[in-house]
Amino acid sequence: MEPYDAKAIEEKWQSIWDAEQAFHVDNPKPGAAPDEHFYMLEMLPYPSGSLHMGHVLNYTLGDVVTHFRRRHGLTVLRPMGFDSFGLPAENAAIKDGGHPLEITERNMEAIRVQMRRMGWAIDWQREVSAHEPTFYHWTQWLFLKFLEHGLAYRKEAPVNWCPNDQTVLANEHVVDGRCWRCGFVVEVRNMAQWFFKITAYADALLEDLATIDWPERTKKIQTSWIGRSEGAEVLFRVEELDIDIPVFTTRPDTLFGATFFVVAPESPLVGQLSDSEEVTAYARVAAVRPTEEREQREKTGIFTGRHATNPVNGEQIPIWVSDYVLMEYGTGAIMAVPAHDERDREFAEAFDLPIVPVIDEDGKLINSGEFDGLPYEEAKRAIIESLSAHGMAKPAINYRLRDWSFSRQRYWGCPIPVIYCGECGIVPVPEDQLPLLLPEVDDYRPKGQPPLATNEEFINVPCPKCGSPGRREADTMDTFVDSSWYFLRYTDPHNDHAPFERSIADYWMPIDQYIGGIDHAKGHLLYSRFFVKAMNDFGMLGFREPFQRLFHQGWVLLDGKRMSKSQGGVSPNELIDRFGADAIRIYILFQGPADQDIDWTPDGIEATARFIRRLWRVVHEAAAQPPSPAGVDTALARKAHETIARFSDDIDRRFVFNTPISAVMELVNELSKAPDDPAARFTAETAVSLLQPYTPHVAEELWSVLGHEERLWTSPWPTHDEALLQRDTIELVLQVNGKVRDRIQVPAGLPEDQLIALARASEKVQAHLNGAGRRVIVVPDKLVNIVA
RNA sequence: GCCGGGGUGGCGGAACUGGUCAGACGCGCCCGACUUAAAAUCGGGUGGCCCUCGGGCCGUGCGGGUUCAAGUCCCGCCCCCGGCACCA
Repeated sequence: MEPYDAKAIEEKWQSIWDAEQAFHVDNPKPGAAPDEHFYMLEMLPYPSGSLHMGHVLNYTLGDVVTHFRRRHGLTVLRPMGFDSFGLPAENAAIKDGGHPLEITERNMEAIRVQMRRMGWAIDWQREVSAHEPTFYHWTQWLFLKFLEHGLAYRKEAPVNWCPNDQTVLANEHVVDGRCWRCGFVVEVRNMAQWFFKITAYADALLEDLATIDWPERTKKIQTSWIGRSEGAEVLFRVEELDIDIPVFTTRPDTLFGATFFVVAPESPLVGQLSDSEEVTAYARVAAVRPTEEREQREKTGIFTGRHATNPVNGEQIPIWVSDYVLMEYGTGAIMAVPAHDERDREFAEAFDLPIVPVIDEDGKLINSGEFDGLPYEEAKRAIIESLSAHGMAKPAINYRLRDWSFSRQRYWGCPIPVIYCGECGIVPVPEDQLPLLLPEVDDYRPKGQPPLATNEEFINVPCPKCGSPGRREADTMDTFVDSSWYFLRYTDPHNDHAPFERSIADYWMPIDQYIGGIDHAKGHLLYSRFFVKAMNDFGMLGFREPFQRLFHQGWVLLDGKRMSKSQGGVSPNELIDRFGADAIRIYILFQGPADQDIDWTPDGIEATARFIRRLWRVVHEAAAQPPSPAGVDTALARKAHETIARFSDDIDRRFVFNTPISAVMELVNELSKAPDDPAARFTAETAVSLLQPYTPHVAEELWSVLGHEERLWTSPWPTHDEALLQRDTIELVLQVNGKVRDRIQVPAGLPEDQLIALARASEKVQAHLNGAGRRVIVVPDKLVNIVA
């Protein structure tokens, strides 16, 4: 027996896989009968450095599923690519010199090498990268489709500005008021920006969650991010100015308790309502106050001198301006019900405004005229109905979700293909002029204007429509635009006349299993759903959801912190050198359930390396044994069949990846205790075959040691013999008063009365049983419980 | 504050539909074999307390409950993680 040499074995099989293009799959030939197929995808890496252990977990998981499904006879599409536009490469270029392109491609090459060394079964013929013109050509083309359908638009709006990265951020990427990338406090600025109209799909995005197999917590995150609330829009009339101000409320049942009215300081209403210097001054100061301060400080506000009419009772209620009312939500004006809203109460107490309760402890209306006595849920409907008869209210729905601002004032991204013309306005770059290539610039540093704006040749172009001098858009796209459709490009990656052929995308999609971090719950995973729905509406796709099943791997923690780069001693490359890829693969899945965080331990990887050496030795010993006869029926053979059943069920039905390894470890332990069992050889084959998705290199090597000529990675998955799992004797547990007192071996399938007789015959049972026993519980083939 | 997930040996975790003395598998630790020695490897032990060595009692965050039987179901509470949060 040769000693186990991970390096030699792994390099050997990796070369064979490369040479044989082992994991490439073709698209279906036109007219061919569709075979059973499976689209396995993990979120693509961002090439900011090399891979870390978090990636190793993500892609090893996907790899196990890929092999498992392949060996069940499915054609598995498992591509890979790079999310290669974006800030980190650009910032690295600014900091250390060099071009973002060079840095990106260098990182990509390092990652490709790592992925090959990990032995992942990837179809490299389908590789796509966001920064390649052959890809962003179609990102631009898609943008134009969205523009054409009114789902992309430009407008001036308050947006999140990161003063460090010098760019606008989407709401989804402001975390606790800070930039998700650099952690700087985000400012609000009024700027003209590009938006995708994701709000048009708010209801579809909510409803279709019911059609996909996703973790509940992820659905919950998206649901609360979309934040649908049902209520009413109610008009409050200001007689003196002859205007009606709409407010949104979820509690129209409390209208009789609306004792004052409040307008957000940013609202254009402020100017209409008052020209007093104090009011204007308050509004000006309050509007620019940082959000954090607005939330924490005591309620502030100022009376405008105006009154609004409460439509339910005609009462004149004072109109105030206060920064506790948000411009972004609803209409930027509210009716205040201090008796039933905590914030309104605080304000009323601070400014000594009347508080009128309108709902009693039983949830019935009081002080509400004709509606008194109605349960509040009924009152909601009744009051809206009554008001809408006079055109003063209508049912309304509000969302927390805002449109996705996707223009970035940075260099390393996909250029937005439009030209501004003094005559024609926003003019799309004609399709036949795509791709609009990202030009060179002298300086990537953002200096108040996007870097592309400094390239005169790029910027100054004639209008494609009228020919008069125009200016090109200098912003680039958020990288989340690229990742909102990359999974579609994989299906038809070399198409040069369309982003993809619809029939091909429809064949592979939706993705059968998607794996990635939960940190993308309300960003990438929401944007992609929006893109697919929109493209379905454009007639480009025949489905409405991109990711049928979703799984989130846990984080790999080092000293309690998420691994985000390859730290010394924990870099996948160093670990491959020391232990081999197979040991790392098994380690990362053995530590615990794959959706739980795992703490990096050096002991753990030593242990899995030890297991592989043990497997090596035990399988070599078994290879010296004669072949096991067909249908061999020994305790060891049964254990092997049991292991096949457990292992397969764990991955297939339960989607757990740690317990299958335990099961094979148990089997190998048994085998090493019975090296000359007639089933020894069969058991070794079973163990190797089951482990193949986890440890493809050593499994392949041992498969040939066991005398097999055929490739294990293309061999059918082992099946267990159900008959062998049926035991003819079982261990019967005997309980007295619910406590186990004895365990006896009995033939399987005995009738209840015989089981009871056997139980009563047990000395140990008798010792604990004083008297006959009032009641006996029998679970056939499992236990007898005698209750005294 | 609201919503979601979770608390099991020294550690990571297992126990899937209430039913095989809860703790599989692995780490760590202890004992032994091999060795001049160590490493590696192999074998055995390892929840706590008590023991006449037969076994007994206790034990899955805390307190109650349902049941012949609860880590698993119900009620109340504590703690940890995540999402949302002046959203009207």
